[in-house]
Amino acid sequence: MTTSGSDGHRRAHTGRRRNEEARQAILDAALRLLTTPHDGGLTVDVIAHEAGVGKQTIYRWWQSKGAVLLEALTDWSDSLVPVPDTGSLREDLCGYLADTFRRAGEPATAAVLRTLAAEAARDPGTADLFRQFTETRRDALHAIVRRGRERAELGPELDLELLVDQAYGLFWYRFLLGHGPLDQETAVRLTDALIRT
Amino acid sequence: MTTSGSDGHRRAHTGRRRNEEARQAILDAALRLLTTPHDGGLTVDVIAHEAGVGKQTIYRWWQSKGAVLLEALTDWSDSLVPVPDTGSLREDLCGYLADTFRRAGEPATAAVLRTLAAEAARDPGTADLFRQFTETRRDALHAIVRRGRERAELGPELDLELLVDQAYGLFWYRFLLGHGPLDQETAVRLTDALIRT
Amino acid sequence: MTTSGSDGHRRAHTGRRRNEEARQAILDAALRLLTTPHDGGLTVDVIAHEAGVGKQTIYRWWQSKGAVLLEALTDWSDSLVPVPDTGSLREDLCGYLADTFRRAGEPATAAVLRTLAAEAARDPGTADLFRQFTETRRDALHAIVRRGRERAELGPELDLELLVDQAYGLFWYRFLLGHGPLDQETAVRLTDALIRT
Amino acid sequence: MTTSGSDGHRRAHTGRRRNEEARQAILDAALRLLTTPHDGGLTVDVIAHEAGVGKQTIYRWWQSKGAVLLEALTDWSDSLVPVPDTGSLREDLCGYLADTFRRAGEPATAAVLRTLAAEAARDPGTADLFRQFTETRRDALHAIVRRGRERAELGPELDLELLVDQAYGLFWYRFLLGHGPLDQETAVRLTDALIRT
DNA sequence: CGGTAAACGAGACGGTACGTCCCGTCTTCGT
DNA sequence: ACGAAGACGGGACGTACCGTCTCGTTTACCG
Repeated sequence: MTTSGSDGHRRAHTGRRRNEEARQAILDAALRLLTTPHDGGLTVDVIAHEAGVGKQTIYRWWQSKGAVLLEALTDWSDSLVPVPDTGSLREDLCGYLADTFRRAGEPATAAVLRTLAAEAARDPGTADLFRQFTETRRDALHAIVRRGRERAELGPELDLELLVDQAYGLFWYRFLLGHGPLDQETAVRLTDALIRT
Repeated sequence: MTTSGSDGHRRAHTGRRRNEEARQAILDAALRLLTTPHDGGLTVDVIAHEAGVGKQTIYRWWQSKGAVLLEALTDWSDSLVPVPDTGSLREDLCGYLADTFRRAGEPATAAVLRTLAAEAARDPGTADLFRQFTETRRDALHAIVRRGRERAELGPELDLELLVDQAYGLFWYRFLLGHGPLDQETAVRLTDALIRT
Repeated sequence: MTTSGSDGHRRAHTGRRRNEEARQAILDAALRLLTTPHDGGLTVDVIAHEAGVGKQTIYRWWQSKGAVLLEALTDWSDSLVPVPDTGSLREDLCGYLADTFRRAGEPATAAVLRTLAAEAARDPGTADLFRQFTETRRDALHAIVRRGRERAELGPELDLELLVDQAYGLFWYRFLLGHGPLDQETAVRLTDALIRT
Repeated sequence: MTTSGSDGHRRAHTGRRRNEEARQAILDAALRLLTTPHDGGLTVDVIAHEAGVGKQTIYRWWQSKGAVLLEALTDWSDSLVPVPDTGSLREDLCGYLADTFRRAGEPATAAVLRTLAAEAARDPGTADLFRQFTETRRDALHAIVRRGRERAELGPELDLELLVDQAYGLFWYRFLLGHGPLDQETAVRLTDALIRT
């Protein structure tokens, strides 16, 4: 069996140094398995096999299955939702939220996020890594509102952390439970509710 | 071995109808094991044994371990955070949130909620039950703000669902990730942010 | 659900006296399940269901599953191989053996005997009942050779029990292991070997 | 917990190849449990634990519990009853039978054989293995009588297979049913009956 | 003739063992 | 030395039957 990834060529060993190709193959396989609605469980054996890699090669470099998944996801998310800077807080905020909601609506992305949350909730040692993942996103949002306040579009009395968490909290809450919409109109209304003065 | 629960009396069969005592014993055992910082894993065998019940009796009525835990928790949560009615929206809302935050800060409750989320995230068939659980809580909060609007303490243009989700979203978001406080001051600030006019 | 046997009519209760129809339905079902190459295991639930009977009705009258099977089989075997009496030992013996072998060659009968042996070997409490079953057969054969000796066709020094067990031992041994034939010629040769003088 | 066998040293892994030590530990444990009058049932968990082995390691190499037991027994039986060669058919035959009967009379051996027969009768896929087991024994007996015929101690008209099956058939028949003796005198009488001319 | 006792169909129950699944570790062998 | 491969110890899972128990119903027997 080969990598079963895109090309299928046999990876060469690289002697005693870490094989970067193997690392990448593992992360790719993990992401691929997160994305596709795989039938069976997302097991380590499956990741290893899909990556054309021995299980030990995974455990040599990551502490647990969750760690692999999260590294795969963090890499991936960085190229996802860019931080806008239009000069208007309302526009930046609304754009960012709308963008986030839209991405989460795409089936592939949704599957990834959902699996991510599931694995993080289960594995206690993975919680930290999940925290890191969400933190990068929160930071992005935080940058937007901070910029807005610097332009005096927000009163100084506002708790920005609270505001950010209201936004991201609502996002995850609705995303995971699915009881309410996450559409463009919601982005607008949420923006209004957050920066209403 | 008997029920190992409080009394230890032998449960009588109830013939061909479901044995309500057994059902209750299972849910009690599940909750007891969730609450107490048990040493080993929270396995089905342990639940069955703790309840003085055959494993099949669990699987006869619930689809999976998670389903049992969730039913146990749903029952339990209903008697947890009462819905206040002081006549003032701000007071009701702030009180409810403060109460919720405080309960979630207690180690026993925290453990329960965390396990709940983990099991729900994993088991696909359990998502519904988790939804029901959160819905009951959301309904409670919704009743509070709806009452407030009826008293004209909130403008009619406000999206109450959005407001509720901002609150509960922030709660779960911070609760699960633990990156921000869920103390009494947060309850106050959140109340302000939500009903600021 | 009805008896799922031949007719499918609903059996009427007979009040406080034993319901002979139920008894017969159970034995019939047991024999039917022994005979047909049933897919799943031959469980008590299946017998009860096939007989259109509650499980308790089985356990009320029989000690175990094996007991039911054996009673079914004993009833059935009595009408199987008659004991011949031609006046000639050789003819009686050879005829009886040939008959026995022939019946055991029929698929339906073979299935029954094989299942019987399997159940008896497993269930320790059933061993006695299996012994009874074989004893009735052994008695029949014993009667034949005893009659022969009374006619002085066998020397008085012969151990008749040993002789009978050589015959039935060979039968079961070959029947269960299937390594040697149990045909008519074998019946002849065995007869010769047993009463050779 | 370690092997709980004789020494108790920790077995080393053997990498990707089958671990012969583990195989042997399993067979040893199985035989030990068959031999000793163990209290509880002879379960797979107990075998695994006694062998210091994961259950999956058993199921990786054997199809069922019965298969393990039978392999254990086949290995063991080969070193059991030696084939005598005194130059006299009567003496060889009688000696071999007496030996066989005596061994079967020992409680440990009896337990093993009985369990063997029971498991073989139940598990259909195990029948073959049981056949092999009995065949090795039958071959031994067959060699004895063949040698006797070569020395003209038996007439050429005799069906040796039949003769062997009369002997082993009687043995198993009496052994399993227990209705007749399997003592030294029986060995003598059976010998007489088989090679009487 | 009405009350009681027993047998019935049904099926839930406590319990034991099964065979499967997956984790994370360990060791070999090829490169 | 590193990587592919996969066997290993361990432990939880969900299933299959066993034999027991109780229900509510139906019928025969007895007062």
